[in-house]
Amino acid sequence: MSDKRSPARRPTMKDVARHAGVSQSAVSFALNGRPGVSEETRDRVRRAAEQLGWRPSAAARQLSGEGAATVGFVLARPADTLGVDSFFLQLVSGIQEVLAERHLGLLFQVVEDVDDECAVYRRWWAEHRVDGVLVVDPRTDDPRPDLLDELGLPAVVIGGAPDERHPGLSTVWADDAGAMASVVDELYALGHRRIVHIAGLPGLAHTERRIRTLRAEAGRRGLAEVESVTTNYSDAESAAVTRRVLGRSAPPTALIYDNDVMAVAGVATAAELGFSVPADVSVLAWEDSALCRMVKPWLSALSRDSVEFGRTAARELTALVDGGPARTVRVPVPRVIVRDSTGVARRG
Amino acid sequence: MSDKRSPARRPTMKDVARHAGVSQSAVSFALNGRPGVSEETRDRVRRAAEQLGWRPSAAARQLSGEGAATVGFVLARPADTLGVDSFFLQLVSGIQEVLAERHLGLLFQVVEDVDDECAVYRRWWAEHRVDGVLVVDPRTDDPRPDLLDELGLPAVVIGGAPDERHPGLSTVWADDAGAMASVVDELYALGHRRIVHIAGLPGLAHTERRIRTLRAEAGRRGLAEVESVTTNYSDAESAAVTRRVLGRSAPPTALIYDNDVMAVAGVATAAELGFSVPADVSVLAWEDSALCRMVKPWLSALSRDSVEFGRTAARELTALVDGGPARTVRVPVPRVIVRDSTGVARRG
DNA sequence: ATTAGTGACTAATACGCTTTAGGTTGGCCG
DNA sequence: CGGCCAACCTAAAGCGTATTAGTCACTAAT
Repeated sequence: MSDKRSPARRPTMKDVARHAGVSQSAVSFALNGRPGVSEETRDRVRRAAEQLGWRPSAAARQLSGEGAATVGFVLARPADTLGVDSFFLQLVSGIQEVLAERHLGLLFQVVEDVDDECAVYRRWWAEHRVDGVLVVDPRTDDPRPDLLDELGLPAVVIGGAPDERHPGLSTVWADDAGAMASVVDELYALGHRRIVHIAGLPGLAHTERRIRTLRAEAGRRGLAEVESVTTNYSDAESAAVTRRVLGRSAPPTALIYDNDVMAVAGVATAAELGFSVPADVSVLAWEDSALCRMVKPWLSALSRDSVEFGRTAARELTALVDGGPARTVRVPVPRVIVRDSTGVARRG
Repeated sequence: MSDKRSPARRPTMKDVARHAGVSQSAVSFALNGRPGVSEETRDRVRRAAEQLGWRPSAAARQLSGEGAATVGFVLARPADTLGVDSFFLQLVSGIQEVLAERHLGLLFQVVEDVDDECAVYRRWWAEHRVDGVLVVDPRTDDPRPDLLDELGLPAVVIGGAPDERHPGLSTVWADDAGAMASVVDELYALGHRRIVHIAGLPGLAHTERRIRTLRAEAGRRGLAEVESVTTNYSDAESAAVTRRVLGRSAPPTALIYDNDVMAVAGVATAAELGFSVPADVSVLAWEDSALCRMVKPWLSALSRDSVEFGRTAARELTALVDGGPARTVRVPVPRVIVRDSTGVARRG
């Protein structure tokens, strides 16, 4: 029934074989670089395949044990949370770059929560759909590493901490703790003593890591008025929290936002409340993007190369799929790009 | 070699058959709702499958003629262009919603240009990897519809104009022309006579459609100082163009930006140049998102439901894949959301 | 009472590929 | 000159599913 819109028939190996005047197995040997055919024949087969525009059927190939030539990527965020987030598109773009070289497909899925995500992994595994997966947003007390271990599905955790309990998983991580330490250094040097960290989703490993580090750094310097508040990464919650903390009798002099969107919303809110940035309050965005240069004042930001992050993760996954060992690699520490939204703390 | 990390073996149909004490074909019949097995056996088989956690191998299924249970989505934008764009993530999110119901996978790829995109379609087709594709960013003089026709690959063009030259393709489109007409109406009524449209990529069908309509509407009203300027959708080009046109001796009193990112960058640039929005110049964003409420003044915007757009497209594609007829469906005309960035034109 | 027909199931085949096990040459050694 | 090995190639099996063609027992119809 769908034949009527299938004018072109896909050539099969048999066609190539007939065309080159050899057996089907010879074609397989020739094109996969196996021994067993003369160079001359190999060439002839290659030309025949080329001419017919033949490409191996992914399904057939997989069925005879070659793997799915596909990796999976699940994004577990409620639909309304993934609005203006530059990070993921950039990450995916980097991932693609590496996968494309190897002609690996990327199976992509957006789900509501981690449970759904686990269900997707199970299904993909059972249906042989992917050779491995990329896991983002690792959490404290995350069910996914155990599951992936159990399934024996090669996986790279992006943004997690090194995890020796799951030796089968590779990890690609950024040193959030180090970055947070340097941020506190910087703000402290500028005289800031009351700092609020508008964090991302509670339960995410890097959120917790940043919060812990901030607390530790504050403790080390004897700062009592330093705190973290978790949000859902949205501009709305950012605005709400900003309004709340700036409304205090002794408002913070510095705000650290866990992404660029929240930082922009925060600056707008501060302006509404009559706070001038950076004169009254300094703002730092934990994620750099074009957004940070689209508002006045330009936002100081922690910059990391998300595209390269993606590339690294994809490279680790392909290595893993090829049977290589699991590894833990650290990408460069995000650097603080000082622009116009941070300055010396106001006295008082 | 990869066996050592494959502790769990995936159950096959044969396992289910053995477990239920029937033949393999009986299992197939039972689970696919075919006649040929008693209700009692069907139940027994179903339970066995359930218990073993069996799921059909996607590859095997496809090899026996069932299609790939996957649709493709290619995004042809240079990596640096897909920074802060809320549209695509929302679109994809809507697409996923519909595909997930049907247990269809989404194979996603980012490429540099349309030629690469065509190559991807050819490869997917030849490798039997997808049952259909979603095409975005249709162009004037687009090679893709012809190619997809030739390959007989079911496809839905998102955002194109109805196209009777390719009866095999479905089209889901928004009425850009109508929207532009209403925008001009609105601005004209506010007294604007000099209008600049900072458009998106030249060559994109909807860009050209908007430009043509703007020109026609201007002509109809005898407005000579109305023009469109194409860009690459980036904040940088938007800023450059904004600076240029506002620097004229008789600057425009209204600016229409083809996306939210450019509009935000435009407002920032206008502010830098000492133009107050909307007192000196009105700004309208052709795309609504959280961004529009993150800058001061809040941006008036053309709003459409991108998630629903994605859902509609995905529904059309599944229908097409199921052998249904190609259709052309129009989503609701984007509505103008008036916020604070548009106002009465300044006299002079 | 024989036959046709039906319901419930099994055996066998196809899908397109990889891989293993043969098979046929020709050259070289003993 | 028989035997053996390497080089080249073909036949056949297997991957997991859907499907087509039986098989068998039993009932309904002639």
